[in-house]
Amino acid sequence: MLKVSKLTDYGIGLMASLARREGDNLVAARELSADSGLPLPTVSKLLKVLTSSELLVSTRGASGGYALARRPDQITLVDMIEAVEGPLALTECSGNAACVCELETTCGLKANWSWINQQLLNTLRGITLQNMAGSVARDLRTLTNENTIQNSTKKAVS
Amino acid sequence: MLKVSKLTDYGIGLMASLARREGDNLVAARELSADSGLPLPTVSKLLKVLTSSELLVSTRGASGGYALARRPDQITLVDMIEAVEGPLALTECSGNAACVCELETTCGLKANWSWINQQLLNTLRGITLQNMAGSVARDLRTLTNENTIQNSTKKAVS
DNA sequence: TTCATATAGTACCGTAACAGTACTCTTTCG
DNA sequence: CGAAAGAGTACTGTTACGGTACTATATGAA
Repeated sequence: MLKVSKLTDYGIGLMASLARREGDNLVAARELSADSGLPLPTVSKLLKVLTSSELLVSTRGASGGYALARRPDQITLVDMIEAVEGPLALTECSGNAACVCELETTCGLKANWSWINQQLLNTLRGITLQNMAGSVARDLRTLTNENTIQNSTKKAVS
Repeated sequence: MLKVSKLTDYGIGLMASLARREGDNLVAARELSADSGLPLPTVSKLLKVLTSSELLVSTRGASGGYALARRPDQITLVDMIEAVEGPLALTECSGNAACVCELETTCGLKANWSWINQQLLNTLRGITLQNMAGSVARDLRTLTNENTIQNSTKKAVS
């Protein structure tokens, strides 16, 4: 698993859809629902959450709708994922919250999980809505070759 | 969340516990249970799963027990996580399985998710049980500075 | 001013995965 | 043969996910 929830996936799809419409400054939930094929209630719920996380701005009333709160290159994957599913922590102990796990003294893994969590966050923070709206692989092509963490690690360990 | 399940966390703790006992070639589930503070049934279930994924070897009968199937530096985080919770895919569409998501044509995010999934896998594959049994941060210190994907990205985009 | 349209807020429910537990069977050493 | 240990199966409670319905509020236009 290690998966992102369906709602999150949908939410990012909606954000990408908005990012691709440079022209329209306001898009109604109904329109995004038709576009994506997702049921309106689901879309509404997501847009509301994204708004309360300040990734979108909303205008109420007739001819209202939603728009991006910032430029697409100023919104990261972490922003979007955390907006829908809360602060992301690999394990109970890897987040910032005070860990009350009584096994902590015996397992001794907390520091490691925190470190790993930080690495994943860094990776995800490097990807923006702008990348997602287009092709991540094209934008970040320079990274896919030999300078990934994996290869560097082999060197560091040996 | 983007979290790993509790069971997975426990499982890796057990693996680390085994990795730290260089001497003992066979350790009983009961012993690992006492060590970790986890209930025996839970420990047994996990050890069984880890064995069927060929990360551990088991010996039945009196004075039986479990041992690592390979050297700790030959077992990666991905091996352990997938052993407990199956193949890891960030979204329905990011794995290798044929994606039957009927929204795929509209969402157009599949390629991006696959790429991101691959990045995360690379990161996790770079961390071994040996690292987890000790200090990941110490072993991989050389990576924590400025050569993370995040900084390289900024350059590539600008 | 009234109405249609849009977002905001709340509440609810069914399903499935997670986490934990119990019980039985099989193998092996003493 | 019996004790000890792993292997297998099955069951259960809880929680979060995913989806839906209903109501309230705001705004532009007729």
